Amino acid sequence: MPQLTQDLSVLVGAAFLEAGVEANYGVVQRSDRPDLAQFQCNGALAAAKAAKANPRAIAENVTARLKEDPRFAKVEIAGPGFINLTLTDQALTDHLRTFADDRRCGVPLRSPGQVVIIDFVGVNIAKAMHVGHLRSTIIGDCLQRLFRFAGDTVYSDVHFGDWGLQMGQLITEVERELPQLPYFDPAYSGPYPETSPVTTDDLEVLYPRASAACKADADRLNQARQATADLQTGRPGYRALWRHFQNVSIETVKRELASLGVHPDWWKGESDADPLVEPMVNDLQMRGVAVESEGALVVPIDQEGDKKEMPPLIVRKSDGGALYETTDLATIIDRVREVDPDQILYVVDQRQSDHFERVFRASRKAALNGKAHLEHVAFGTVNGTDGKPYKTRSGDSVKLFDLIAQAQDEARQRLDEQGIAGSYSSEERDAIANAVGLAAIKFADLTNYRTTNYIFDLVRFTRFEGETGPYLQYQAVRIKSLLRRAEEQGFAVAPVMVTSASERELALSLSRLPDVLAQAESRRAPNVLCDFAFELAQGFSRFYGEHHIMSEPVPEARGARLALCRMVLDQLTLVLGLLGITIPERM
RNA sequence: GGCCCCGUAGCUCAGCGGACUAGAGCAACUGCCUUCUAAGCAGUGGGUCGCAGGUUCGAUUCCUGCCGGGGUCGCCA
Repeated sequence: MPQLTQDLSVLVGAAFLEAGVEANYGVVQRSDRPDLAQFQCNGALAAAKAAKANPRAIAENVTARLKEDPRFAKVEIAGPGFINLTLTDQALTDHLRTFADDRRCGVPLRSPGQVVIIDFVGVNIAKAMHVGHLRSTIIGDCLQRLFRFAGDTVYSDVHFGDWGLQMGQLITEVERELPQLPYFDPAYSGPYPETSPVTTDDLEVLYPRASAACKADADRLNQARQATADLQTGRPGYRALWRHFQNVSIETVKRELASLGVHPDWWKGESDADPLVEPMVNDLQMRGVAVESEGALVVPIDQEGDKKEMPPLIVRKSDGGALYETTDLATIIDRVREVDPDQILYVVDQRQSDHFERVFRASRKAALNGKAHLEHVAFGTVNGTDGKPYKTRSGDSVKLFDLIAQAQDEARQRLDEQGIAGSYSSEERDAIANAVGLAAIKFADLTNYRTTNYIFDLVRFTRFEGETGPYLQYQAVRIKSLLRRAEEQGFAVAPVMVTSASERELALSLSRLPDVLAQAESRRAPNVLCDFAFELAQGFSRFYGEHHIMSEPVPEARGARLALCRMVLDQLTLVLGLLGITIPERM
């Protein structure tokens, strides 16, 4: 399936070549000035710079040839040497028809695909999921959908935080609360209870308490460290208790992710890398990659030309324990062995950029990552309307469950106000409200560029006007409804056609999809998809207002418009799907 | 203090070497529902793109400095 800009680039490139200039100057892009043209090529300027020639003269030469091509309605030179191109409606129509019925909406499938691992969610076993996990989860989810659609084999891993100091903190905290439990008796050898002594709710209370206590009291911190080390070296009671922590957490997180519509492939965690740590450490030591330093075993990672200090990566603490940089390193070995990935993307908070830089350097130095490109896909923090990290009024972090519930309640209320789904069954109304609430949250998050620290304002997100998830759902639903009606009337779809301004605009948007996906992928930027979805939806709305389709008497014209509607719906469904947003049948 | 990120309309954010009279949404104002869902559409007003230099034919976009905000800086994650 030809991509329009690529197609045009080839065409213009050939014209450049004929004009005696390298063809790769002929790169064509969408016009920055839609009022002047549909497409532009800036190559004449660059070529002139290189050849110390007059850009307008080069442009004249190129355009002379292009003007002979009947597909162009307009070929002009503007300003210092921009080449402006506008296609005829016929050319646009022809192009649209090449992918009107394509299941992939004209997007080529990458073949062979790559193997990509996406490390996301990153929830800590000791904590409930809160707003902080939202971004990693939905950005990571969007990326996994994006790469899969492109043709890659994707493995997404929630990568639980289940092996560090917080485990020791929890263990010692439980011990203080319930010292009579057998887990703490070193002499106990029998089987440990099968049911967990704590629930997720308990953990949510215990962890902050333990964490605060350790911060305030060095002794407590040392106890926690000791417990962590004991856990890691295999103390049976601790392992048994830790299993319970793990099980109750996974259960809860599974439910939460499912309610977000997110389905990871792997439910691994830091602890899964544990068996690989010792062999890795020995290997690194043997190869001289790791060396002793201040009682710990470290991999020096500083390089010449470093602008900042690069402390060595610690593969074994002086107390023998493992840090998360150790398990992150070992996890790379695990992943290379399991699936030999081409890329590993870590969708993790921006603040950990130093950490990843360190792990990546160590990995490369020790040649652990095989052929895999390692990349930290960083994102900014979620703030409240006061600009500080988003908290409840009482100062607690907001639980993801509550957040989703709030948005969905808001959606339900909105439905009531509009009296819109009044005749639907309560099940359908609930399903719609849930989908709309989720769309509000996801779109609001994803529409910001990744690294932006954005302000979370649920009131604004659930307003459902303007550039929001619900608006996009609404537009898609209108198209569905329209197509349903047309079918009921027996109106047939006919070959798509471009004749009016709003159709032209829509056609240009539809032709952009391959470029949009490519850009979203290369920048790992879901907001590119959001922008595009909004452009499509708004373009459709304009078209919808300009043409009353059902009352169009000429069957060809009516059918062509129905075809255009279907193309818009297909792309909207695809792009919203990549964003993890579902479209109800009606709303 | 070193390093990293950010400072664009009243608010929330796009754009990050090109056509600049800088875009969108919200908020304000004006129109448009007896025909396909008005959660919509059309339109008006609103900005010295933090400040000062530099590179360039051309800078919101690149470089330097400064101011303001945030983050981060071996045995936490």
